[in-house]
Amino acid sequence: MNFQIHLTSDVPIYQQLGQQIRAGVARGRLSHGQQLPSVREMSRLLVVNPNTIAKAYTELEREGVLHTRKGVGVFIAAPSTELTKTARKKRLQEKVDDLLTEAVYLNYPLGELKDLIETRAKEYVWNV
Amino acid sequence: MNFQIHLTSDVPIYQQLGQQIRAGVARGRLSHGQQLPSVREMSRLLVVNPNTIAKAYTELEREGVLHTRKGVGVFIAAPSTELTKTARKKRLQEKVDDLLTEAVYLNYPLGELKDLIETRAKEYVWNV
Amino acid sequence: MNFQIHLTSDVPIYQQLGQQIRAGVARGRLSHGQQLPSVREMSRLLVVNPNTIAKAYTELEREGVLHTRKGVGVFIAAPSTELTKTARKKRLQEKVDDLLTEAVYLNYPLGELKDLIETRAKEYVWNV
Amino acid sequence: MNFQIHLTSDVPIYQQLGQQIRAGVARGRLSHGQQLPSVREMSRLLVVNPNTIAKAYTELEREGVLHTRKGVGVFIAAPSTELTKTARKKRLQEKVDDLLTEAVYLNYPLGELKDLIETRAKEYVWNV
DNA sequence: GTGGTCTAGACCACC
DNA sequence: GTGGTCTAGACCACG
Repeated sequence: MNFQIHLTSDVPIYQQLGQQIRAGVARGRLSHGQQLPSVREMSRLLVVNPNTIAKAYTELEREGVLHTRKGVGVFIAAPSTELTKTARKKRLQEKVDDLLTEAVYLNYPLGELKDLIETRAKEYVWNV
Repeated sequence: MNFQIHLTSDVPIYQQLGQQIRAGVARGRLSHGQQLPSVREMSRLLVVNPNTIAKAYTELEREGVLHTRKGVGVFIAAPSTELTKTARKKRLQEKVDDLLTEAVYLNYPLGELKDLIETRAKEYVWNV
Repeated sequence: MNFQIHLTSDVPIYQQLGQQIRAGVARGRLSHGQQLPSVREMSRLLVVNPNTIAKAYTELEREGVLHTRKGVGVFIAAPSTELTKTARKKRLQEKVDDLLTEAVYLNYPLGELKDLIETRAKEYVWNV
Repeated sequence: MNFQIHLTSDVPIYQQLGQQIRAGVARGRLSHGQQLPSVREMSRLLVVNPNTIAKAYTELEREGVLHTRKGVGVFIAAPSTELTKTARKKRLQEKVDDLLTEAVYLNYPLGELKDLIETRAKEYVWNV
């Protein structure tokens, strides 16, 4: 799997990497037991400070997405118990509200917003 | 209208307030010409330093959401959209992608996401 | 490029700095990708509180003139115009009226004013 | 002569009035010896706090544009010695540079800027 | 009373 | 090292 970092983005590098690994797991491109590049290796691949890679890995390990075996390497962890439907809905609703606020503020018609979502959704892999 | 600040959140206070005011306008709870609590009053209400309130107000003023009159107070500005269609679409697409990534990660079906958007959209005031 | 602050001026320090950076970009003395002195360094150079420098930088960042990368520094952003033609014309017309009022008040002939504009315009980099 | 105050403008009221009186003098609509409405009268006409009117008058008196005769009223003063050509040019150049910076930044063609100036200039009365 | 500017200094996030 | 956030408190401009 390929990872891409945008240095100009205002999203911190370690979060970009974390998000891409999470997305990879969610889309089935990274699966349980698969090994990730080591901190140093990933650092060379992305041309990013090793500390930054380590920070991303640490965060993902804390979340239960990754599992580090000392002296061996970094691996994708077993899928954890999922959030309840209600919890997931609540988390999404915040982002939905944020999107709608921006759309109204920009005077962007709801119909066109739906079209935009429809179009972009094709870029994603929906398992459900 | 009520405002609420979560001091534990990692979203800066001034952005929390800004987002709540923007959302209030988008939902029609705050409308053109209406006066907001003064910097000092809002500072007392939220138990936050006046400078922090001023920072939120200044940002919204630059965005065209608010209008301040020195020595008088702060008011909701008349709506206006000076951005080109392309710029507005670009700005929304970022938020759409953000939303879709989260939905995929949470294994939330696209159909249900659309329903959620449909439902929430009724809370907002669409001029177009 | 040199920056100079007049403490006696009634124009706020952060606006003086902002205007000088904008002018530097418009005249091609500062160009895309170039790094500016850090907040602390500029603070030492101009003998001004770091917060005041940060305020200038933040404003320019929101305008799209600068781009800041946390932990790295502040850079001149890629040029972009997201405003509609109408909005841009409106913004310029205000400044034109301001100029004409002053010229009339000073009894400065329109012909000579045009000459002055013509001459000064050569200092700027026109992409269109 | 009529005076008009825009309460929504970000230019202070006392400056708006001052500017209009100066412009009136520059355009010959107000001339030496002519009486202006008293502070109280002007306050009623413009629906503005008397202190604000007084502040405008005081500033104009300091500049030598007005002359107050206690218990009698406020009058347009005799035309003062004018600034030298060089001084006037220097003052205008600042505004010209400001305008050009904004035009370049907005990617507004020089030709169209000149057209805009030409068009707006017709609204003004040039004595020279 | 209102908002705006500036300073001083603390603490955090990022690389 | 970099920039970002927040507080505290002073002083000014405006009506």
